[in-house]
Amino acid sequence: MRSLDRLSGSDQDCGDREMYIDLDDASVDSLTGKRTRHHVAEVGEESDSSGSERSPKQAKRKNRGSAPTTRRRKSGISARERNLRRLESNERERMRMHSLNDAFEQLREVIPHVKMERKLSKIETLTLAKNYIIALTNVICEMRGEEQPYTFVDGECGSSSGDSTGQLELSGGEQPDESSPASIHETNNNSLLHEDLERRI
DNA sequence: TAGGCCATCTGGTCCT
DNA sequence: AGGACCAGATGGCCTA
Repeated sequence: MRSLDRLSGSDQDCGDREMYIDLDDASVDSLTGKRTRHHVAEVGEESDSSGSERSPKQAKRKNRGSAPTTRRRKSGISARERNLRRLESNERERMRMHSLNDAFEQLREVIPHVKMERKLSKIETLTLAKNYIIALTNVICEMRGEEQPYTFVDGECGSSSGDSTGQLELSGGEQPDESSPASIHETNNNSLLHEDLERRI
């Protein structure tokens, strides 16, 4: 595994301020088929991974709680040890994101949607899943002879990111702030969703 | 070429 | 203390 290759890297760090050059990131990722980027990270005292000024939100996060504004330094840990732990954290984070993506993939498989040449994006997947759940809820309520708690809003679909997968409106007036135009795919997805429900009833 | 989407790195914070 | 979680930053790929 490439992560192991990286974790067992050479003794090239020098003193307090180390630098690692992730050559592996220049190659294609074996899992995703992507990644062509060269990454050069400096993990030193003055280094800033962002390479630019922090946003207000990030600054706020950074000052949250009791953490001091200056970067904390773990005592008694060598630069090499810090570097190693960072690489291990990176690997865990990568694994975590992969499992998250697996969950997205499983979600895509169970949501009825129009087959597209490209796969559903994450935001589309989540929005469709939400709509599906709401539609199912409506069906259940209908079968029970209860009032449907949600109503569809025709021609008013979207998400904050620009793509849209249709939206529903709570009867009680609760309404997310989404205003992007609907695409044909998303309209089709919503009707497909209803067709799927009717088939199952 | 701009914008959307994504993977990855990173450091701060939370949780066990 | 260490791992999980989170969000910002960055850069690559793809499409309109």
